[in-house]
Amino acid sequence: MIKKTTIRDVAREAGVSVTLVSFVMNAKVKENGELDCPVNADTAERVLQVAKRLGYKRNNAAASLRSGRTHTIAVITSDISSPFFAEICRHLENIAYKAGYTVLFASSDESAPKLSNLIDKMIGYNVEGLIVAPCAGSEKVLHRSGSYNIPTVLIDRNIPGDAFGRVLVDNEAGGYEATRYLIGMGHKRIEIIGYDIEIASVSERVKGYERAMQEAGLEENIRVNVLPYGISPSADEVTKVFREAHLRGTSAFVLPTKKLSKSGFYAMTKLNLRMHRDFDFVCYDESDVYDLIPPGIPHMVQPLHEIAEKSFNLLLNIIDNKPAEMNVTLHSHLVEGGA
Amino acid sequence: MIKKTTIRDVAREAGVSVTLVSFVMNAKVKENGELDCPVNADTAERVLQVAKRLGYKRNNAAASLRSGRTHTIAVITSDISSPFFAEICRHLENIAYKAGYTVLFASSDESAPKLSNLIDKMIGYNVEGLIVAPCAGSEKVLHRSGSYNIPTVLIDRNIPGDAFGRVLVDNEAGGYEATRYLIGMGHKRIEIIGYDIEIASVSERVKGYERAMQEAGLEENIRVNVLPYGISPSADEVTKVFREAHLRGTSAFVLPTKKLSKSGFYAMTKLNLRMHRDFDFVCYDESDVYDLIPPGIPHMVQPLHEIAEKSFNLLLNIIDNKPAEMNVTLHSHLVEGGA
DNA sequence: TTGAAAGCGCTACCAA
DNA sequence: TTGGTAGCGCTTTCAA
Repeated sequence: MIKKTTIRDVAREAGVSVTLVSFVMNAKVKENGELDCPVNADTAERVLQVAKRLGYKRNNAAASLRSGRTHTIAVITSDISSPFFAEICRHLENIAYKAGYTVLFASSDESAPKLSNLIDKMIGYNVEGLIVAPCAGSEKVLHRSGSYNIPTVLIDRNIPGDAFGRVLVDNEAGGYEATRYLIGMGHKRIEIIGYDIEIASVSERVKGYERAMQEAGLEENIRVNVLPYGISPSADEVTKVFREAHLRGTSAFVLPTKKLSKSGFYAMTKLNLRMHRDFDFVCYDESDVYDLIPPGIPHMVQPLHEIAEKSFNLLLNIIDNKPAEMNVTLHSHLVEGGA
Repeated sequence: MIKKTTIRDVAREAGVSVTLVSFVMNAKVKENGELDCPVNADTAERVLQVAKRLGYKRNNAAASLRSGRTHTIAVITSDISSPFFAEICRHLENIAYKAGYTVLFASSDESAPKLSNLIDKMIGYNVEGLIVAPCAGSEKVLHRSGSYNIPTVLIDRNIPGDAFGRVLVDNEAGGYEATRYLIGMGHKRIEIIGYDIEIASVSERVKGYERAMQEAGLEENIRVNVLPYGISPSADEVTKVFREAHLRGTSAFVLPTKKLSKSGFYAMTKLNLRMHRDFDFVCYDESDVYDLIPPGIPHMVQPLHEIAEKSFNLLLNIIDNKPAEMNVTLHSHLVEGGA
């Protein structure tokens, strides 16, 4: 690596002390355009010129070693490339950038030991806070990190304990709204698909479905089609469900995950069923598929932007010891249209 | 922030010098399970125990300040949340992790000034190298970064100059292969859709299409439907193209971007055309839509994993001053099936 | 408004 | 095999 320009180089070249250069380099620009530091305006200007000419860039390692601040946070999700988290990460990057923070991203791969490693690694980088989407079995890991006293905000999935801030989505309300929408269209025989293992978000959506059906006096029509989780491609399973549902006069489905939604579309093609004529859907999350059939398929989307914003703001408040509501609940909402 | 355990705490507690602790903490584990450092095994063990008990974690800022190494690289693409880059970033994260490197991700938003800022910021973080997907107008910015002498590898888009390594995909060959596939199915009247502005990847794919048509003696059937770029949703434009193409007896299309592919599907529905009966497609990139119609739609996928791997390895070689081929060309390949 | 100097935690160098 | 110590580049404190 080529030798970089240091603060001493600038100081020497400008004929001032390093202290002065440090003042100037860290000065904020006031609204009147002047620099907010106890330095003569001319001197400051000269320092700025020299710094620019020499291509000076502050060495963050040195600065943070001395000051104890890094203005850096870590965001750990299960998979940064999944559309859901990719979008959240992107927003976080933007928001943090504007607030003068840098974000370190990492993926836990749904592995608690890896999450543990990553947290240690991030602590080594002196991050000031953590935004984490917990993975299965990460309770102990996170409570340990809580004991490091590093400000932490949980997103997407919950873990009990008051060491964390939380920004979560009300899945029960989402399932309720999805079902209400279909009821509003006039459907009475509405079914939902669920899984045979406990996946909190899906179970809650199913509960919301059940509540909506009950409230509408349709409890007799409640039918939760339970599929085995993750063994085979769900497409064939869904096809089977649809075939039978069609025979028994069902007219609408809530498909409470993106995967089930995709499988639903596959099944429609396979069974030669037509959207709107044979079934109406409310799907989940975003997919290219939802735009395909005009005017688009109604689907529930999570407030990704809001998750990013609220979680970052909450984390910042915790870091700065400001009072803040530690438990934020957001709502997904129904999108009717397509492209 | 709570006071963290430092190397001195460990040294004091273990009754040894900081030097020794440093040795132990930086020792690699040999294949026989022993630590590769000039320290008595018992002493080393004791230090390890104390470090663990005290929850010691190396302060990377201090280490890198002193050693001049950070084992950190930066990856700057236009948008970390786009499926294409998200996938590449994910692979890079994995590969780098295994190699003991940390990756700083950032999105340039297709803005050259922002790219410039980000590079400066990354240099401030003492990254040892850069993997960059250049955006329009970033030539100057990158040549400047080249002048910082920071090892840089370009991906996805090219910029002339020998200060960079490159890992690029042969788009011409991709367009050629896509077209060959349709010709192999027996199609003779194959068209392609392009844009009225120069987008290197699309133009190259069109060239590959033309070459394939010529080689097959179908030059008379070459037809490039040029669409205005980015003004309106391309779906309607594509619908118009399809309607006319259908009338003039065209039987197949190469759709050289994901967006055009999606629009193609939309147009098919809109015009009540049936896949395989009316048109065959070769699409581009990945989409949920390609799996919808059994047995799936053939599409060209880019070697994302390979891009990540080659670019990281190349960057590492440049950093380590090892000889390496600076210009790597990869190939996209055709995927026939669906889910 | 300016500067000298201490020291953040670590690694590298040299000496024992 | 072990330890003492300089110093990486910066911010901070204190004094001028």
